[in-house]
Amino acid sequence: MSENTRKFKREPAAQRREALIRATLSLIAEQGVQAATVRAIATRAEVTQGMIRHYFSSKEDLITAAYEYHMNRLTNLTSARADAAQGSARARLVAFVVDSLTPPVVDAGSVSLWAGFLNKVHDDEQMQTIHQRTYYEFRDRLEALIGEVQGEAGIVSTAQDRRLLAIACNALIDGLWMEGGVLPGAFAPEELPQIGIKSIGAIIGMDLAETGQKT
Amino acid sequence: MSENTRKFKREPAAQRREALIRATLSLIAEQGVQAATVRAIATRAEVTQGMIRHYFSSKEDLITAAYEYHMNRLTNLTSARADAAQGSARARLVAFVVDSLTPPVVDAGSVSLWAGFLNKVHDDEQMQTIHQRTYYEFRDRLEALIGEVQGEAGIVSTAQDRRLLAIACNALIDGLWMEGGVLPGAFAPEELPQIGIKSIGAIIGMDLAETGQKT
DNA sequence: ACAGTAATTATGCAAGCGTATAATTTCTAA
DNA sequence: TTAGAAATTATACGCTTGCATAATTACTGT
Repeated sequence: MSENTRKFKREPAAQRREALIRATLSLIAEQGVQAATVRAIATRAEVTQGMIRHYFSSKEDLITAAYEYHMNRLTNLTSARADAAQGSARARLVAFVVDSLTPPVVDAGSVSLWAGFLNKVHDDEQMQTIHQRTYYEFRDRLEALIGEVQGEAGIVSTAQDRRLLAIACNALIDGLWMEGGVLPGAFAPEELPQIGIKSIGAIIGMDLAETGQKT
Repeated sequence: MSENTRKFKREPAAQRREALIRATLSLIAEQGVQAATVRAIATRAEVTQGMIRHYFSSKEDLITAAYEYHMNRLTNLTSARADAAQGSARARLVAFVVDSLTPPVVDAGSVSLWAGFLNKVHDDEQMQTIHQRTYYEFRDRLEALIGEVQGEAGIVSTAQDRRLLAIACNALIDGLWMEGGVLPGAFAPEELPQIGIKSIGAIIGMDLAETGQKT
């Protein structure tokens, strides 16, 4: 009963950092960057505002860390099943596309985050680096998968061909992802992945929709 | 010489409103939403800050007006040539796509603006309306063009078919537009429209690239 | 058991924010 | 020519912001 009056608890540094990052992300996702004030973040993380300066050198530093955290999460969500890699290249490509166009990747908060950060990417060099890295990681993954699928089907293509196909497929996925997040009511649940699979098949000249899954 | 000491000049209301809107847009495009403060906007428009409240009921009202102004400009830029409508439906579709994927539509500031506004769209009902209207205008225009091109080629399709094709083509254009704006150095000048034309041709099952223009 | 150290809270500050209102200046109609 | 109305500037107020610093609290090694 003597512990009843304890005023706070010491948490591991990594845990506190993550709590602050998650609070930041949820605030930006729900109400935009301007709502992510030092005080609002601290309140949501259930600490006082001094903690932000204690674990991050500035608010901007926290924002950058949150951006990286978010982008890494997106990367993991989209490539986890494709990396598992038990089936054919085609099945892996389909999994990659479907995961990119299904919740939780397709999500209003996720798009909101992306847009909110984009402004800061313009100025901040560190965030620009993160942005480019994430973009190329995604596109290169896509390019590799396309190459494997083509190889599997006996199609020969040049590196330049595959680069252009990857740019197009990447754009298509990004566009569908964005629109699904911004206008959630505008699409039926399975519509986005279906459109994605069909269109990417058309772009790379193969039918990806035929047997892959039972939808 | 007596006029040398004149301290300000009265301008037509419409002109002042536009000057304030343009100042707002350039600030958001260059430095993000948070840089668009009342004082910064007034300074850039070369007036004092009181003018904002004089011509708009609040800063938020100005922001909304600026958003509408920007979106209308984008709509005009993308559909002006396609509306001129002198050639075949195919030529008009190609013009529509090319204009959407070429400066000044493809532009870092333009994407920055779009992203900056997206956060406010979430809360503000009025901005949500503008956003939806712009999106559907663009997609419906695309859907109509696709229908005409198909008709021209003797292809029959259902309304549902055309809707799905329009969603896919819209996403592709949006994605390429976004990436071209955010990573200007990542693409050669003519690359984006070329990829767009080729991919949209693949999606709707026609070769759009053959004779249209001499690129 | 307890002293030292690091984590956490508490408090304060200067700057910038949006907005309201008062004081000027310009233009126009008679 | 001049009075009045509208446009524009000038000033000020209350609030929030990010950050710094001081005051507490909790944990750890010995």
